[in-house]
Amino acid sequence: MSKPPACPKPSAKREAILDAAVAAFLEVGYAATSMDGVSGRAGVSKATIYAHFESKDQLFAAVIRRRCDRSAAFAPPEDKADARSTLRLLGHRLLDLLLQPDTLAMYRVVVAEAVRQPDLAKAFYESGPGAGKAQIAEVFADLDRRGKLAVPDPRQAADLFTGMLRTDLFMRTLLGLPQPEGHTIDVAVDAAVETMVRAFGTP
Amino acid sequence: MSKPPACPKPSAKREAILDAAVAAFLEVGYAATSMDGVSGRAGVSKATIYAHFESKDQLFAAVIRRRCDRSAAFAPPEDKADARSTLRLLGHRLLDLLLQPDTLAMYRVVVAEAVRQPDLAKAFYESGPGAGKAQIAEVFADLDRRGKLAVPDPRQAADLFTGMLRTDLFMRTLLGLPQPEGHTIDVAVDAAVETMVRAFGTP
DNA sequence: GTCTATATTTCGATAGAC
DNA sequence: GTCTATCGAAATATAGAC
Repeated sequence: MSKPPACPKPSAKREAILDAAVAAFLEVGYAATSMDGVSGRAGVSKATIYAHFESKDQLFAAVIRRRCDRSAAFAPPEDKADARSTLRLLGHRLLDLLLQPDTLAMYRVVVAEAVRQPDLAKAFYESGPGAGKAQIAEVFADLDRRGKLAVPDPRQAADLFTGMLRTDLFMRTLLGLPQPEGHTIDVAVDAAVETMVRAFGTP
Repeated sequence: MSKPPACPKPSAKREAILDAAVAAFLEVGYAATSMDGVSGRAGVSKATIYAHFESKDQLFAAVIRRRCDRSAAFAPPEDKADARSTLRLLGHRLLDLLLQPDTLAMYRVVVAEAVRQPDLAKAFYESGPGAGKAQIAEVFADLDRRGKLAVPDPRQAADLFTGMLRTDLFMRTLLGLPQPEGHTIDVAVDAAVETMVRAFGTP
């Protein structure tokens, strides 16, 4: 006879609560989200929430962790093309992901609560930026092995490439500001790719 | 009908309130800061705060704007050295500034409230990242004029350079995570500088 | 302008019936 | 497990004396 699972018991109401909570937290942040609001959105009484989650903090933690677990490992390019096109595809996928409303909302709320809940900050980093960095580093390592680039430190290259993608465009979108004319995703990706190719290219 | 002054009138109590408020907001964020807490830190009654500021929102706005106005335009390098040492000095100053606790706290709180208060987000961007970008672009333009680098688009170069500085080290510090061994400011600056020099250097 | 004291609301969490 | 109803704390904002 197996022991009941310690953490996630599947339940219709429980799922409804989590769905409502993730929407609320990502939309208005931790503090501005009320348990009454969540109960309303979930079509459940507030007492039911407390039957499933110890406190607002614990509900928030469950929400963040669930999204961390599901954080889509964005597929790295598989095709064996040259450095320029490989990086272009990779950069496009990454920047598209970074600029998605849900990604930005997650980033905002985790950054805001990072000081108060260090465990969540760690979980977020490892499942998001950390995991992404490892995947990107693997792409650079592969380009190096195939002689398309000369990359002595793939993890550092991943850092540099990611940084060049997350620039003004990301900052402005994060802050909800209008985008300046011509500052598109394609332009940002091309600039980062060209810089990497020029700096690490094999002649 | 005397409304609280829109323009900042110098006053001892007013300054004390603003000092206490900036400390509280940057320390625990907007929502977790109470007017009681601010009044206590400022050594002032809560009613006095409301004599100077319409609401908590307005107090927050005054705090953010004051810090934006004072946002130190970090001095760009003046010496007419070669590209490598110029960028190293510039990068070091910028990354030092970005990693300061106050800078990170400001970033956290503005990002968290950006959706709710777009005006503040705009003011923050223009006085912080926006102003910095302009200064850095000017350094690249100067290096281009002097033939030390070949930079057709100085503002884009500023974006790329800044992005490469604000990488994993920044993210981990922002989230309050421990720094991995050997991932120091010097290493990050050197990597960014070398990449820029290789990509934009004149042979 | 500044204080003490208070009004009013909102929110997290719980009691008790079913 | 789920609900209705409510408690108690804490927060924003204000009234009125000085």
